[in-house]
Amino acid sequence: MTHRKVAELLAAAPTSQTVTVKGWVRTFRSNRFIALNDGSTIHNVQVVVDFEQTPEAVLKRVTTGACLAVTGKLVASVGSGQAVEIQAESVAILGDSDPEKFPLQPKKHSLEFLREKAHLRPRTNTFGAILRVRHALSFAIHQYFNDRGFYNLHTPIITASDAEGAGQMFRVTTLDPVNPPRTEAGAVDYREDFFGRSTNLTVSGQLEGELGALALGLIYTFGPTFRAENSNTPRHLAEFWMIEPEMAFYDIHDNMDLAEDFVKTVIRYALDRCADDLAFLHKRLEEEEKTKPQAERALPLLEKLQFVVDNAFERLTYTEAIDILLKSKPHKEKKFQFPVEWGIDLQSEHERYLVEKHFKKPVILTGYPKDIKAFYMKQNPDGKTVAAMDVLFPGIGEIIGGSQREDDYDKLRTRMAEMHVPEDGLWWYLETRQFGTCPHAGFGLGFERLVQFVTGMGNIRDVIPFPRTPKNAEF
RNA sequence: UCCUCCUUAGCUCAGCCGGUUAGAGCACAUGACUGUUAAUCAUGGGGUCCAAGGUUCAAGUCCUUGAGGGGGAGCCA
Repeated sequence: MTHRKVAELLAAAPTSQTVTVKGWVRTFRSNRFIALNDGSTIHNVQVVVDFEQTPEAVLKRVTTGACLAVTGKLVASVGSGQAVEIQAESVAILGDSDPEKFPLQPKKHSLEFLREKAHLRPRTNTFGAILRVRHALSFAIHQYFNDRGFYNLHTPIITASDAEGAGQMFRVTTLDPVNPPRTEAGAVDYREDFFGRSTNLTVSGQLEGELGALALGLIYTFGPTFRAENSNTPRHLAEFWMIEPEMAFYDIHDNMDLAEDFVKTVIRYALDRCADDLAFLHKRLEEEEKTKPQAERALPLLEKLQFVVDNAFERLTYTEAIDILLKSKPHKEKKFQFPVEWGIDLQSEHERYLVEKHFKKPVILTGYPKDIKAFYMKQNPDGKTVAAMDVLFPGIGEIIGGSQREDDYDKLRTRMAEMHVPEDGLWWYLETRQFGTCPHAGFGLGFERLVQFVTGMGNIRDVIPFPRTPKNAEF
């Protein structure tokens, strides 16, 4: 490679060395100043062209969105907006961009408009920043687990198991949808299907993750997950990425310790490595907040992230949380839409009250009633609750859900029967409780929710390159 | 899926109680200017007013239905 990255050039000393840079035009001012960006940083490098020495035919083709290769001297900038700039000696057009048709203008676009231009929106400052932060968080996650002796386990994406009941599933089939083979009773005959049975896209790698933990000790998965729910919210996707660590010999407290340290560590990594991008997102958000009344304004992004990194998460039991809610002002004044009593599944408004009003910091709730939680969670001695934990964050609600797993074979089978979970599809899961079972725990974290929190983006569709939501799979 | 708001130029929006040729800023084109920072100034082109149906002498404006989008809720990560 003979050309240099913009990020590299902006950090270099301007000693009039000749450099080549390649990138896309953001703006072209005064027929003289090109702001060029190559994605290596949020900042552009300024290319100064001598319009008397440069062929007019070339200058005409320097339009917003065009791709250029520029060679010139890296010098100290005369202007005040930047430290260095390139005095162009040659400008080559690698790719034209018809300015009448290129949809991105050098101005602020709405996020809704950019969602319709998902193929081009990475070329904007905002999405460039988001995608770089997304990468940094992804890398930090792998590094976190690798540093602590976890193995990355690749759990299947196509699965026959649907027992967890984590949501509606997408069917995977090679059968002819118009004329599928039928059984004698008239049902679709999945014995004729590719796998010889009915299969779906995974909703969670957890059950397979447990198999890994009971052999390798510490594992984590980081892969795509699919939910065919008709959810239309700024916090849900049909295709999203989930991180699911699973740890042998961990109890629920070890699990909480890990979850808290994990989230703080990856956020700290982003603060360190993505300072420029986060500063941009911080400023962007601040301007947006200015349009809101004072009372509704949230903590500025960088302060919010620093606060999470610096402070211990509040830990309390579900029962204690219900007590707080029962004594709360909105409950007494009947402001909650959903009534509060022991045994309910906490609603968004309840979680938000605890996190944003009462504690004003991330909260970890444990000891949920067994009837509102999954079959595989470890039953507590009280007979009423399970060793579940949810980490609740301001703004986005539940970011992590986890539990210590039920490791007692008989208790697990009894619970499955009570909750009408069929055993036949899960014989392999049950065998782990027959052959060398042990206490173990784990949690799941929605990657996009983490990216949402760190970037401050309000809509989850803006933190993944190509969002999959109901009625939307254009790109 | 439910509640609610929205859909007018390439983008962001205004358009009053239904009334005669539907506007602005930005973008784009042409020209001027040339150390700019979303450059500036002048001029210009650009409209299936989301779709279908209805009410009316007259509909961008009112009504019905549908589509798409935002926000809230449910489900959840």
